[in-house]
Amino acid sequence: MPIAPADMLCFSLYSAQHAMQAAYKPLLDPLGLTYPQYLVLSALWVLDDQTVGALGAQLALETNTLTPLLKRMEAAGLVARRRDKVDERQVRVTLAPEGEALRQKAAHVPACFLEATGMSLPEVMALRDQVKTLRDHLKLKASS
Amino acid sequence: MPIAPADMLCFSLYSAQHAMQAAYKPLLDPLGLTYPQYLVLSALWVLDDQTVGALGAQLALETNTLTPLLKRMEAAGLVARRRDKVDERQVRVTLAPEGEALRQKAAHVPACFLEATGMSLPEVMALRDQVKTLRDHLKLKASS
DNA sequence: CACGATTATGTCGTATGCGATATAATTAGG
DNA sequence: CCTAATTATATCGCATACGACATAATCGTG
Repeated sequence: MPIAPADMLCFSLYSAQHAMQAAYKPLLDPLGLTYPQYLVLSALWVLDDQTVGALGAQLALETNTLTPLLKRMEAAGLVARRRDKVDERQVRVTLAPEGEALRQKAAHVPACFLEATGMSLPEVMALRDQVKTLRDHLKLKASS
Repeated sequence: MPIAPADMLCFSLYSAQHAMQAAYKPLLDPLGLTYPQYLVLSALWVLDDQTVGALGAQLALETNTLTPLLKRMEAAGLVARRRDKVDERQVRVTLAPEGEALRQKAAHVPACFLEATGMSLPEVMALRDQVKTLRDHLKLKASS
């Protein structure tokens, strides 16, 4: 007997992720950002001047996704990309003025998203950790 | 102080969904299916002969996503698409022989995915319901 | 130091997703 | 019954994602 999508854990993740991006849209559209672009900036706001590979490791994205993404962000004046002087293979990504300015303009986003979840902060953190545990299990299986 | 992606609930969802699709890949590749195609077939295995709109409601996808998806599935011999005789606006989607045959060939997929989660069935169901609750909260905010 | 292996990024093709818009069929109101 | 509004799909453009492959720089070893 087949299982309906609505009853699957995978589909709850799939649809919740879509709903999450939809919830971010009214917050990010005024800033001219997409959700993945917001993630890249969030990573750079914590630690500026990272290589493409380091960003990919944090965001679990391959360079074939990141390179075009970063090029669009560079064209929008959000970040700068330049080759590392010491190791010319690496490309270092830094915040451009516009990306730096958005740090303030986006300061309200986390609280607004928390509000949209309809959950308390402890509940959100607990669910986050459960989902992270699931993710890490799934990744382990993929590598084995 | 900015929040790192790794600490965000949204990023745990985002990355867990990617990990989930990666975990499905070795299960679905041999069947020649993508994950969204598997969802469509799962819906049809429960109830055959549904309209594009009904599938979209179940899977939370717009017709601008579903129409090309269903056309690819039709080209692959998985489903058939025909206009409803009574209401010519609607397109009814039914299982084609190949899509019907995959019902058996994909019978092992749910158990294999459950195994990949590293969680027990009750744990999976509990997490599914928590994620569904979050999704429904986020959707409510979007519509209000 | 030469040279094959490794590493870091980039390109190309394909499949989603979605906003905005188009089109055809049905319904509703006067 | 006739036309405006609504409904159901479809098309177009753009931004992810990722597998497969390409390229350039660095490293390791004899």
